[in-house]
Amino acid sequence: MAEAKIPKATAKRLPIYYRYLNILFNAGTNRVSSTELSEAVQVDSATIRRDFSYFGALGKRGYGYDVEDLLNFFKKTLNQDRLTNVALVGVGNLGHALLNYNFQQTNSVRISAAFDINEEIANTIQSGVPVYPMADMKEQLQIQQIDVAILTVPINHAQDVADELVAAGVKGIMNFTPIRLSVPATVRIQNVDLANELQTLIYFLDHYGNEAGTSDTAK
Amino acid sequence: MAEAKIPKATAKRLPIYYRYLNILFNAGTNRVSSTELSEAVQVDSATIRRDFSYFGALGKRGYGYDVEDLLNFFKKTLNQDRLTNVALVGVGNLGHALLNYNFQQTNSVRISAAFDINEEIANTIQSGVPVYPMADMKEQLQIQQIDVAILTVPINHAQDVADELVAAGVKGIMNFTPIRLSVPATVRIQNVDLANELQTLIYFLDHYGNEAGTSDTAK
DNA sequence: TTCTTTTGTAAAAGTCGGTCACCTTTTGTC
DNA sequence: GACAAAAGGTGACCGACTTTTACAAAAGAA
Repeated sequence: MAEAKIPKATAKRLPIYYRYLNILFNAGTNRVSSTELSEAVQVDSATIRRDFSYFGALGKRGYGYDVEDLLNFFKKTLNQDRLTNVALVGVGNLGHALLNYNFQQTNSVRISAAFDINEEIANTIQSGVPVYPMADMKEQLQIQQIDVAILTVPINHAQDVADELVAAGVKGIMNFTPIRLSVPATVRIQNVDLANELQTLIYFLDHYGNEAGTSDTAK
Repeated sequence: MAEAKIPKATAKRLPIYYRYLNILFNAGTNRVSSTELSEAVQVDSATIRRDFSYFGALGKRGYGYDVEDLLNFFKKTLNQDRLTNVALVGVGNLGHALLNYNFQQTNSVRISAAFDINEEIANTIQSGVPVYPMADMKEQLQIQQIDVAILTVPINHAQDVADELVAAGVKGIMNFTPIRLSVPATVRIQNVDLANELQTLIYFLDHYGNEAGTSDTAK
């Protein structure tokens, strides 16, 4: 809610900058210029300056950016300094993997609750995360004040579960199902359709042969 | 190699059309108009017509599209009619999950080989997929004529493994590591940075509060 | 002080995707 | 067979973002 409108393209680059700043910091580097950064993260230096400028004047003219200051700034901005709990709904193949997946080498994001309809899995602990039955979802989400959920349920339950999540006050859903969820405008959906992604990749290979093309996820 | 330049946005919609066409076909529907399709897939009818038109004249004026014809066309275009083998490198948490993951309900994509540096995993079969040691990678990729790989290795090996993949003739890499791989222009990279994705989602929630925003992966 | 470096940003240019509007073709009805 | 209705194909346009250019302003360096 802090800053005005950060372009989506910029927001997607922030974690990249953040990652590299960490490397610099750990290497004991004090200062860095947009030009140096540019080479490392493969983003035009002007774009980097423009990106940074959305947050105000972070650097010093004729000097560059102070690595530690910048790092701390991003840490705050990206909420790396506090823990964000997220929920995972649907402990199937993929769901289970994500429980194990070390979300960000850092420790700012943690899956603190999982939910599954399967009675055998519910009420157990999987990969260190407690799994609750679907009936407890709303309650748990509210108790734990979770407002981000990862959706890895089968296609045919996707919309229903999404509705429940919304009803429970969730504000962001990372949707791994191929379904286009319909939710209120206040809820943000991040679609991650792995099968689609892979298929598109294959499609481009077969039909374009060669060409550059480092496409992001979400683009 | 066939058609000219299909916009990325269009390419990403193709699997969506395909999915719905299957439903129509199974329901015994013979014809469908862009307007009808529009409602079902929530894409403007003009956009649908435009999308289709990249492939030539697939419909009949005053009539619409023949469901079966269209389905078959897409089946070919999306390579749903033949099996594409892909490899997976790095059988860790995420890698293991993807082995289990039913890539596309259909059966056109299959992970037919996996590779891992870990001696304990190599030479076993995980979730029905044979796991080879890294030393055998190049050989296996060539024997099995695999040109798409899924990269789920630890960060510090990402670039090295990517280099090996390229050397083995791989043409497309679905990169799950946060590293920006540098590869020849002839190799297509599809980045899927889950942590980044999640972080961006959280970032937007915290800083924008609410607003519409069904953002896709990629763009 | 003066020169050099490097930021911050206004403005320009580019990119891409979506939508409109209209023409053409085919259907289907009388 | 003629004509109205339906629906695809497509050129042109619009609009939203993004990137890049370009340069003044500020800070450091000597």
